[in-house]
Amino acid sequence: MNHSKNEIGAEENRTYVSEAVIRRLPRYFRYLRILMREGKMRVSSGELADMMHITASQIRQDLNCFGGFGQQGYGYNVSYLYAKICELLGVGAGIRAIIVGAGDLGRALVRSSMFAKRGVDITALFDVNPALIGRTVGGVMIRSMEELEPFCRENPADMAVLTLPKDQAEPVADRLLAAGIRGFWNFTGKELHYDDDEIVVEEIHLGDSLMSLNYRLCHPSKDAEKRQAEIGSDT
Amino acid sequence: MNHSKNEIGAEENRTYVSEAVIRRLPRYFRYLRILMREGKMRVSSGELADMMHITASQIRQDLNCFGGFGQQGYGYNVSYLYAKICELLGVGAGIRAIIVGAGDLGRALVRSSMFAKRGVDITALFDVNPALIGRTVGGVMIRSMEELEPFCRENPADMAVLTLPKDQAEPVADRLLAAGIRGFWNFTGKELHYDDDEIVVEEIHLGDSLMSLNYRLCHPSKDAEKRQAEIGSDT
DNA sequence: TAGATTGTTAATCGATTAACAATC
DNA sequence: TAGATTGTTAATCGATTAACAATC
Repeated sequence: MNHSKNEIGAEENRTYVSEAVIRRLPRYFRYLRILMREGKMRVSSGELADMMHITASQIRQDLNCFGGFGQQGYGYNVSYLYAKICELLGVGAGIRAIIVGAGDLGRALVRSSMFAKRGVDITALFDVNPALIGRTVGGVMIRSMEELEPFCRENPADMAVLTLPKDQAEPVADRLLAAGIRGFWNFTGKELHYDDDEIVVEEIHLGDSLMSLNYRLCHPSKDAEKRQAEIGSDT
Repeated sequence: MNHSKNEIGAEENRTYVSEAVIRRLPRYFRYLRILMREGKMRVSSGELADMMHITASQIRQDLNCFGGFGQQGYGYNVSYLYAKICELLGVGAGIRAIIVGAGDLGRALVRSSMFAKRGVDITALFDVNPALIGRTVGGVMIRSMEELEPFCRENPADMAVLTLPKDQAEPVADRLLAAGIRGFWNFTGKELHYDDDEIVVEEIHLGDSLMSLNYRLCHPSKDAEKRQAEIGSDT
C-alpha cells in the first residue's frame, strides 16, 4: 500500500458511501468470483439479486455509488465489475498487516488462506509468551512485544489484527497508534473507540454474534410459533 | 434448553423486535457485566449511553421493547436489568451446541471460554479426519462424521457451529437439519439461506469483515482526507 | 415538594424499494 | 427497430433521535 499519498481511483465520482453499502461490497466480490469460476461473461442485476437474496434495485443503487459499471440492455460484464470491486476493496493495493497475539485464534488466522486470498500481507506476529517467540506459524515469525516499535519503524504496516487478551487491548492499541498503525481488526472483545476518523476499527465480537443466535433460537418468530403450535396439536 | 415446548418469559409484552435491537442486546449484556464488576447498583440511560457510545434515547427505546425495566427518577437497577437481559438472551436456558469441523478454528473455539461464559454447552466435535477422531480438545471428544445422526438422536442439540470447509457446508447443514438442529453459527464462508423461519442462521464472514476494513483504510473519509492534505502541505 | 429520569409519542433521518425514462 | 436492462429519481419503509408528559 502506498504510504506517502492517498489519492484514490482517479475518475470515480465518489460522493458519500454509507456503511451499509460498504458492508455489501465484499459480498459482491464473492458472488462475482463464483460467476467468474462458472465462466459467466455477463450478469444482470436481477440474476445477481436472486443469487444474493437481495433486490435488483439495491444492487443497481449500490454500484452506482461508484460509477456506471453496467450497460443498458446488457447488464454487467462480470470480469470488469469484479475488477472494479477489487480496486474499491484494495485487493492488490498491497495492504500490510501484523497480528498481535499468537494464541489459538491468532495462529488459526495466520495459518488460513484468508489474507493471501484478499491480497493482505502478514508481515509479523507478536506475543508476550517466551515459549512462542522465535517459532514460525504459517510462514510468519513470532516476535517479542519489545520488537513491536522497532519492527513497525522498519516495516510500516497498515493494520493490526488484535488477538490478544481483552485487558491488553487498549494499551497495546495505543502503542500501535504511536507506531503509526491506522487500522485495527479487533477480536479482543474490548471495543475500541477513537474520535479521530483517520483511525479505522473493525470489531469482531464472536460472543455477541453467538448471543444474537441464542436470542433467535429462544424467541421463534410469530409465524414459526404458530406452525409449532399446529404441530403440537396434531400429535 | 427445553425441547418439548417453546413458551417464553411469561409476562413480557413482546411485540415485534427488530434485528437492529437484537444485535444490541449482547452489548447491553457486556456493559452491564462491567457495571456489576465495578459494584455499581444503578445506572441511568445517559450514563450507559456514554459508556456504549450510543444515545440515551436509543437505550430507553430498546429496553422498552421488552417491558419497563427502569424506574422514573431513578434509572435502572443494574443487577435486575442484567438478569432480564440474560433471560432474553437465553443465558441459563441450557443451550446445547455441537461443532462440526475440528480444524484450527473449530479447535480454537472449543478451547475458548466463550461458550461456557454464555451458558452454551458444547456436547461434541465432529470431523472427517481419522487422525483427529478420538482425540479430546477443550474437554470435548472429536467424533467421526458417521456418528453425527446417532449422536444427535441421543443428545439433541440446539445449534451447530460450522467450522468445516466451504464446499461441505451445504450438504452437512442439510444432514444437521434432518437430525433436528435448528440453528447454525456459520463460519464456512458459504452463506446458508432457508425459507423456513424456524431455521436460524448467524453468518460469520471473517473475509468480508477484513475487506470492509480494507475499504475504509483505502478510502479515508473526507474530513480525514482534508487533514491529511494539510499535513502534506506543512512539510 | 422539587429534581431526576423513565416510558412513549412525534419528528427526523437514512436506507431500501419501486418506477420509469434513458439507452444500448 | 424492439427488447432488455441500466441509471436515477421518487415513494416507502424502518430506525434513530428528540421532546415531553408521567411518575418515582
